[in-house]
Amino acid sequence: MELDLPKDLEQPGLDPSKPATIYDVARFAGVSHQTVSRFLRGYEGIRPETRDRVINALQELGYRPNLAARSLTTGRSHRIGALTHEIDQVGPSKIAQGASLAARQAGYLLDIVTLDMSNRDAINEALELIMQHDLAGVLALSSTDEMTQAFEAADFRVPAYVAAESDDARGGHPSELSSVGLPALVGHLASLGHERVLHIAGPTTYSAARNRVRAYQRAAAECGMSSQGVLDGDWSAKSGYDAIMALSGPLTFTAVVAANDQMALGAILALTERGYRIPDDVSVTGIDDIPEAAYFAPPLTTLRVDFATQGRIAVEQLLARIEHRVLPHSPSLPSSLIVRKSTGPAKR
Amino acid sequence: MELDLPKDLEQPGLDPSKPATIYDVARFAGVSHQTVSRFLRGYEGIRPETRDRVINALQELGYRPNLAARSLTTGRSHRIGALTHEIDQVGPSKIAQGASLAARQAGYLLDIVTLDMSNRDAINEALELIMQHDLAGVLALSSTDEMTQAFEAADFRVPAYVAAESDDARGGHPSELSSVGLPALVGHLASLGHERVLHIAGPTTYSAARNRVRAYQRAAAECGMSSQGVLDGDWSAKSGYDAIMALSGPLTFTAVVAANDQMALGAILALTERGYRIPDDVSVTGIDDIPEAAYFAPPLTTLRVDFATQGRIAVEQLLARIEHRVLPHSPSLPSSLIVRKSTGPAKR
DNA sequence: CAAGACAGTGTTACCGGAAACAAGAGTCTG
DNA sequence: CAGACTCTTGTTTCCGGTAACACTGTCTTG
Repeated sequence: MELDLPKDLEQPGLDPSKPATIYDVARFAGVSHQTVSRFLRGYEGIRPETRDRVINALQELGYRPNLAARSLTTGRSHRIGALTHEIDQVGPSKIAQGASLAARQAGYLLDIVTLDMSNRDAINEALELIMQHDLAGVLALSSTDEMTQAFEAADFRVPAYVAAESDDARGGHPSELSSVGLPALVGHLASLGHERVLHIAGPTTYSAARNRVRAYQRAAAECGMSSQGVLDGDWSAKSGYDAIMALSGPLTFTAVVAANDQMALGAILALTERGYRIPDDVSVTGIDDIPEAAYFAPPLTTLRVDFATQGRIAVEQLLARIEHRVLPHSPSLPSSLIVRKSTGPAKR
Repeated sequence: MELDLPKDLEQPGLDPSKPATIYDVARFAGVSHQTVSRFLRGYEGIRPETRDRVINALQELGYRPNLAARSLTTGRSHRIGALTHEIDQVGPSKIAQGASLAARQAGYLLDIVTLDMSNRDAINEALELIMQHDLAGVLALSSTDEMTQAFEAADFRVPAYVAAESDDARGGHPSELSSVGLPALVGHLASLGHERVLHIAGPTTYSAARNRVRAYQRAAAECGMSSQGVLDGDWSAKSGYDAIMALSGPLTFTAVVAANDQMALGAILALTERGYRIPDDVSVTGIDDIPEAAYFAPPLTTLRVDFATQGRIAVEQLLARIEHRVLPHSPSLPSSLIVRKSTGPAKR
């Protein structure tokens, strides 16, 4: 090999445009590759003089570690697979964003796969793909029944974690959102004199949707309000609109609690088209506080949820498992009631 | 090593819960590891009988390739780094979603990094991280000046591609959106009798924002309308609202063309609060057609953009480079005018 | 002052694949 | 029927790291 090369290549590794390896660095510094490796992993017992030579060589050659090689030997990678549902909504994408940032700060990269969280085949296909790319862990950024099941059945050989907004059903203690947030929201309506309320729910396969339904019902009962029903939605504005439009006869409620802002938006339009004024005739609330909610007509009273933090927590939980640290007690993230103009005193 | 193991481990590789390697498979099938490797890479010249044994062993051991090892030898990975700006908006996240899907179908995984596309430090930091994780290519899912510059300065050793909505400024032929879509939108306003229009633009560092401004101005001129100005926005509903609120005196225009739906939403609220009725007094249009746009009050006339396809195209362009294929001529994705109730005849 | 102990560094083996090369069994050809 | 050529399969080496172990000197210590 060396035969073809010009004689002046006395400091090999510099010349080819190929990335420098620790061997190149070692040769340049006049040490063994192992010394370089030691330095890179923060080993202390290196003589300052040697250390300087290595540092210089590293610098000079613009060394960048090859993570494929590293993960091949250590068996650990620095990637996390994240499954999230089709993010045409703000919530999920903010969660992903928060997760991505948290992962990055810990030196990990997030492999995000978006899929239809209710489609078992899609889930399995995605898992199949994801399991090939060696990952340090797998994360589901939202929780549906199908996803939970697939996760339980799947044979990851790495830690996996399903980030549920709360796991009331699983015996965990209820989330802040359902134990504090929604009661506050419903209480706000009660204080305005509303006695009959309606809920527009998310898809029942989502644990978040179920929790919100339960919390809504509990809160309504505690406030002495009567729930006039729970309509099915799918998180979209369209479903909120359709749900209201499908109602026949005069309204039996004076307030609507939608499980997210989009459905509230749809509900507002439907109610408006049916001739009701918001909030004079009907009050409407959402959950999430998407950035647009403040600019709805009327601006929406809603419950602000900190999605980014939710994503961050999910990643931290997973990383704790990956690195065999003690699990930090999953902090309950606060939600806050944002009162705008879509709620008002109940009509008598 | 073998000394410690029980004698009955005559088919090693099955037993430990560690993933099976091609060596395990080879031993199980009674062939050499190379035969297994050949089979896996689709080599034809394997005797059917041998092939069957390999297939069986693969199946039996639940073999899954170790992509770290593979990419170490081949020097190729099956991951794509994707940079996108903070996706609290539908457009970017749908682009990411489309890209993710396209990548997955091609056997790649997308490493998505979200960052502030206008913050040079954030960009460089992200690039630094991303370059360590060996990637097959790097993609920027939206295009800002900072991002473009960082890409040009960066020393990826792999293909990189900046997905610009269009690259009018770079001499490329204008995108469908600016050559057909926006003219159609503006033409729609013209046909309703509007003669004085206003534009609310996105941040000027975004090439998409600049293209939309240019296209708007061109289209207005061609329709014989007079542009009453271009207000600065940042894609958010808030910025649309603020832009309108900052105007003093009576309106000099009868129609507003916002560069995206969120800003249109903000503009609608601001105009409403200032006592104008939409569309009776002022018509408002958006661009993007986010799912909520149909449920605004009033439902928004807008230009539908196919974000998912935009993401897909970006990935395909990048993959073509990665795999040294001929670049498919970047297809121009159609946009379509969606007329709803936020536009109406100009007030005399 | 010999014998450990230890600090600092080098050597060798290994991770799981792929490429290059080698070799054995048939098959074909003259 | 021997030599050339194929077809199929096996061996060896390498990718770029890390881990385990081995080897030098110094420094203690009895």
